Amino acid sequence: MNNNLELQEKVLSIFSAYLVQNGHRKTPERFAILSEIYGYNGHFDVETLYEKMKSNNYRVSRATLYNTIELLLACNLVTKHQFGKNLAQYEKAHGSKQHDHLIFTDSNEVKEFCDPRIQQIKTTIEELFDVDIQHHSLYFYGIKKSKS
Amino acid sequence: MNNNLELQEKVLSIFSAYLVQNGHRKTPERFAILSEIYGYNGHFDVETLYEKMKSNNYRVSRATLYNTIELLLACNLVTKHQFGKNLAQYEKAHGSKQHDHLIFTDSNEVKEFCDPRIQQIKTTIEELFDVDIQHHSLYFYGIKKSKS
DNA sequence: TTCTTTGCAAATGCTTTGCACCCAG
DNA sequence: CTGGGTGCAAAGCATTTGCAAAGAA
Repeated sequence: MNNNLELQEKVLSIFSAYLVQNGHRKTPERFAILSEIYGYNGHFDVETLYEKMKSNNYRVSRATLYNTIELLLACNLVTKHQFGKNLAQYEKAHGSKQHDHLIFTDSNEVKEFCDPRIQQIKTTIEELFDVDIQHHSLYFYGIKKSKS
Repeated sequence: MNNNLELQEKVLSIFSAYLVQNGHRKTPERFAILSEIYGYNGHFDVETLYEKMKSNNYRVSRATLYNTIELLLACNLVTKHQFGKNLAQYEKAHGSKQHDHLIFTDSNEVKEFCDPRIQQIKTTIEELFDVDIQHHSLYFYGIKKSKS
């Protein structure tokens, strides 16, 4: 709990610095949205975020949600996923270990995992193509083996 | 060229067998679409496919394209990508080495690469989670290093 | 005050669906 | 024949956009 509060403060200051550095205004909506997002643990979509904030009596528009998430993506406080559907899913990105995803196609359940070899591949690709890799996405899609 | 013809015959027979086994009908549209797709080399979206077939005087509807692609995905003759956008991109899957993608975020250019370590990660995950992995997607997003 | 940001609603664009007709089996 | 498949157009749905009003700097 205390950890969570510290995390909130930390990301708020990161966001604040980002906004200033890029000539964006520090509006209450932006900070409320960031705070709301960092209260979640799993993945969420924009509609869910919208409903949650509405039910907390916070007046936001979907347009502002999309705009703000765009900013949060730009400063790496949020990551975006598209698990094969047309619905974008988001996730807080700071204060949690970088991880990838395993999707069970029968149940739509999503598991997270970490494997250091992905970083090695990244390094190889950066050298091979003379590129700076900013982020990656790795999804495995599978079904549970029978419990027999 | 000859290779291409052989490939076409091969995938047509795979598709044919799949349709029979699953109680689907072998319509001319389905084979025309598969054939069209295997004439391409890079990625394509449904609208592009639609325009191409129209301009070849082949009468198809978008609905049939979506339906047929669904079947082709099911029998692994086509793969689907969502490079962070809401536009689904597709690619033939048979007769080409399995590969992953590097996307240049400044130019939207897409490069392909192969790295055996991804298969090793896959094996690890299968054991760790007791899962059969059917497919995966790995994208790296980056920008070219300055040419200086 | 100035100009970015917001909320709302309309518009956009990809994909899905409904339905009458068609045709593969 | 019969039920699945097709084309067309309309509907769905996530996301984007236009614009007047609000408010951060």
